[in-house]
Amino acid sequence: MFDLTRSICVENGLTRSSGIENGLTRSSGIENGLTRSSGIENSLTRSSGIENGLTRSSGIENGLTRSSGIENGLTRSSGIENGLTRSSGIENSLTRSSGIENGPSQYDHSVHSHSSTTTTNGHNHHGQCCAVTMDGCGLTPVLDYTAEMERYRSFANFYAKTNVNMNAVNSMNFPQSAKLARITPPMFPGGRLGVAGVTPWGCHDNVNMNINAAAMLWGRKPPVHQATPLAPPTTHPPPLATHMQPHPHRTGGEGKQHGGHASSSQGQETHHHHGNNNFLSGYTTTDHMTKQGHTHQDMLSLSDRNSSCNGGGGANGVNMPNFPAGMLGLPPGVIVMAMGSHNGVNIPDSSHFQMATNHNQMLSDCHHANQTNSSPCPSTSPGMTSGGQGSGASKRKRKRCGVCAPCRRLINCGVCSACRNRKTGHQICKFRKCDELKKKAGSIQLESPPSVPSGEAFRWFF
DNA sequence: ATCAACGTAAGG
DNA sequence: CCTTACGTTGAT
Ligand SMILES: [Zn+2]
Ligand SMILES: [Zn+2]
Repeated sequence: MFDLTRSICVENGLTRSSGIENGLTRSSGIENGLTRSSGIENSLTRSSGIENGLTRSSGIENGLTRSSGIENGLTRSSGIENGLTRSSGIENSLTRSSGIENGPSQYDHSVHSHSSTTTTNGHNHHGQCCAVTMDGCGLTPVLDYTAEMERYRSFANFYAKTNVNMNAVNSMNFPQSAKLARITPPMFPGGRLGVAGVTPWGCHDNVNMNINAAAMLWGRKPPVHQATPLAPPTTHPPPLATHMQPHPHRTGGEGKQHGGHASSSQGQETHHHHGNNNFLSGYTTTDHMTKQGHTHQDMLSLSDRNSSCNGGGGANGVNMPNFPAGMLGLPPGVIVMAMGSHNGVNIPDSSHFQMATNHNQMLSDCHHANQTNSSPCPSTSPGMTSGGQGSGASKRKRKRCGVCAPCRRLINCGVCSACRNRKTGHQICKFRKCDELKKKAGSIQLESPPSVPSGEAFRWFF
């Protein structure tokens, strides 16, 4: 197992060895990012903005300008962030749509669609901590999260180091093609780099892959089941689905459930709080930090304090042994891999590249997130008040929908402005910023159809 | 348009 | 209390 993973890493190469830090560090803000969305809209002025996208092109340059090369590299070129970003309409479109595709979600978001407020929440937790491989997709790609991470990291390093002409690269390689390709932004380098369009996982097309994969890997349940018939029950329950269920508990109630107890259900629970989930963090053994911005090392929870997650086995790569799948809620076939630590990479701040784990609120965010339908939670809300959001309520809720692509994304890119600035910015990774929330802020926007899975959505499963 | 930072919801 | 992250503001 390791080998594979590793090897990959290696290939990517460059990477590891050195220093990372270069680049990534904070320097300036690069990315376009979703971030502020709201702010923008606010300002009436801006409103039109539209083309900005175009306009912004300059933005790109900015990128360069700004900081050091590295970022440039990552940022723009990589497109990673860009991808998501709202700024340009286009991308959004793509993005969105794709998000949707995630498909797996069968749930209808439609439902809550914009009800931003309400939305569902729930926790999702479930397996997370480790990299898992599974053959889902039917493609049987091995989803090795670890590998992914490695790649990602490598990628980052790559850019970081190469100050060089990213330009060339940028223009040449990934540009939008990636987007077009439907690759979701933070894609992992693979796409860009050599492998066109292939996700780390090996699946090609779907953006979903990213998300889903991630989701699956980490246990966020891909939305499934439930109401919507879409998902053919018969078939395959989405791989993970099994365990992952909706746990009523969380959702159920609504707001708080204090579910702690409930937890038992899945097993996983545990909560340690691990603060960040970054890719890197894992590796960097050293620094962990605790609060916003800082990381814990254990993102995988392998180490696990209390043990909840796994017994603590040290061994990484394997399936169950150390990791009781059950605990994680992993489906039988899944192979869990631990991430190797060490490796060298360090990123300055570990906060980058976090992965959302349950433990932390991070992704879990349980509260709001996920669950989709299953639970009732959705709307919930305390406040609700009249109409939820739209109308009167000036206050819309702050919850994220949990079903959109960004919401389903479990990993923090580690390079976007939000990630880099987590301590003070207190913002979620741009790539993970809920579309719904963005909309609100912005208000308008097209609204893609929230998500309903088109056929593609399911592709992943088959 | 974006970034960065702050204050503060919100879940635990 | 802690953590995560939303919404806002001000600067660029
Ligand atoms: Zn990020
Ligand atoms: Zn969302």
